[in-house]
Amino acid sequence: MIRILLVEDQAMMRGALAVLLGLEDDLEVVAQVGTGTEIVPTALEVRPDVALLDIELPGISGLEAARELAARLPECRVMILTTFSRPGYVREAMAAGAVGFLVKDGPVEELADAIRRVLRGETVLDPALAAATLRAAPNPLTARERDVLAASEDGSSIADIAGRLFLSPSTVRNYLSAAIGKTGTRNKTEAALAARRNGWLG
Amino acid sequence: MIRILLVEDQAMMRGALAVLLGLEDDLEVVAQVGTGTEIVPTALEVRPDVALLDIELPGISGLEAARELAARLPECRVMILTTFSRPGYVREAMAAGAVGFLVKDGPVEELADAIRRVLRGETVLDPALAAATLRAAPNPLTARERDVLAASEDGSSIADIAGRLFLSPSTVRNYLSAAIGKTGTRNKTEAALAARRNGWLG
DNA sequence: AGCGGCCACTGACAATTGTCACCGCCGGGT
DNA sequence: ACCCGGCGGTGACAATTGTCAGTGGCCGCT
Repeated sequence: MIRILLVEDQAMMRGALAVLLGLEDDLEVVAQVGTGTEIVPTALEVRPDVALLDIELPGISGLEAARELAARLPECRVMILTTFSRPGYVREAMAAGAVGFLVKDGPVEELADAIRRVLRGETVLDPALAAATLRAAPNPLTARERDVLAASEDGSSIADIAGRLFLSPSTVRNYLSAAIGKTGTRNKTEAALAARRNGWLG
Repeated sequence: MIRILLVEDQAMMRGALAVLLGLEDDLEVVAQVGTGTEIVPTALEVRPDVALLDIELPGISGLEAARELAARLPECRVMILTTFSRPGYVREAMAAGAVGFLVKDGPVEELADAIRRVLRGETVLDPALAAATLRAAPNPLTARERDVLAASEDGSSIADIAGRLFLSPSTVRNYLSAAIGKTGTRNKTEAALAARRNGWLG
């Protein structure tokens, strides 16, 4: 019996997947949670064979949780199940020690089988996705540039961002200018969107 | 046997829901599609009792499809199943003649039951959501203001937007200024985000 | 010890954006 | 016939944003 921890923030998706996986007679969903913060505590308690993690979650992200699980519960395989096949996500997932990366617009039928393959020691990663990730440029942004872009995602003015990050407005403008250059965009809004699309903002 | 047309763009979600609904012995998913454009043709062909529609879809939106279904296949009940409980969405769904509005972060268990209730002639709509929708201001934006905001969502400059909509840049700035005023925001990025959040951009 | 990269900041400048007042045109009510 | 509201536009102005050049401090590498 393969013991699964299911992590997904959308309750209906989570419930549907749990029912679905429960129908397989070698699989068992031993816990399901909807936030990032619950992942590690729950995993330490129920000691699942596999953790199936969404990335974009309330609390900490699935990628951070994956890193922590690798350190604190190394016998638990980590698989990522996400809406977005952003190059940065794939890269980070692999770096965090995940052994599977599935995209939610693939067929459901693949899911149970992917879990079994991971338990047999295989790594599950769509070859086309792997190739696209390798082809894409790795994250060229510095930590500060990421901070500033993330803070500008809600349309804040430079003055707001500076206030929130305790930086001078001029400094913020310089980071934004650098980010605009690196992303090949024309203003901070486009830069933030591009960085988000590439999975460069965590 | 209740015959269901299932519309949802995320394949894994669609597949999982189909399996789940198929487990109920009075429900039958007679067709499933993943784009807005397929909805009406498929419905006319399979003549379902209920169409369960996502809103944000490739092609036309679920709300547009709902309007068309009401006109061309009035015996088919329309239910909306969406991620976002945006006031504008609820309003438009009801105006389009939908008899159910479900949010994807509710429990799966409710889904099958909601379908049965709709078939018995009930309207399914969370009272708290209904209240919140009535409390929220109705869409104050004119058609042009919506166009301009939608065109600015990708961070385009005013000149770009003007080119795309065949308007003078000054006109675009005037519409944006009006939209910024009506949304109570400080610049076009915030205005576009606010309008999107309220479900004012379709 | 010297070099390069990132961080934090300043000041100057140009370009873009946001506001306002004002123009005419049209279509719907009353 | 009149008014109102939406549409499309102009020009002027202020504020914000983006670019560039330059200052230092700090850290890691060779």
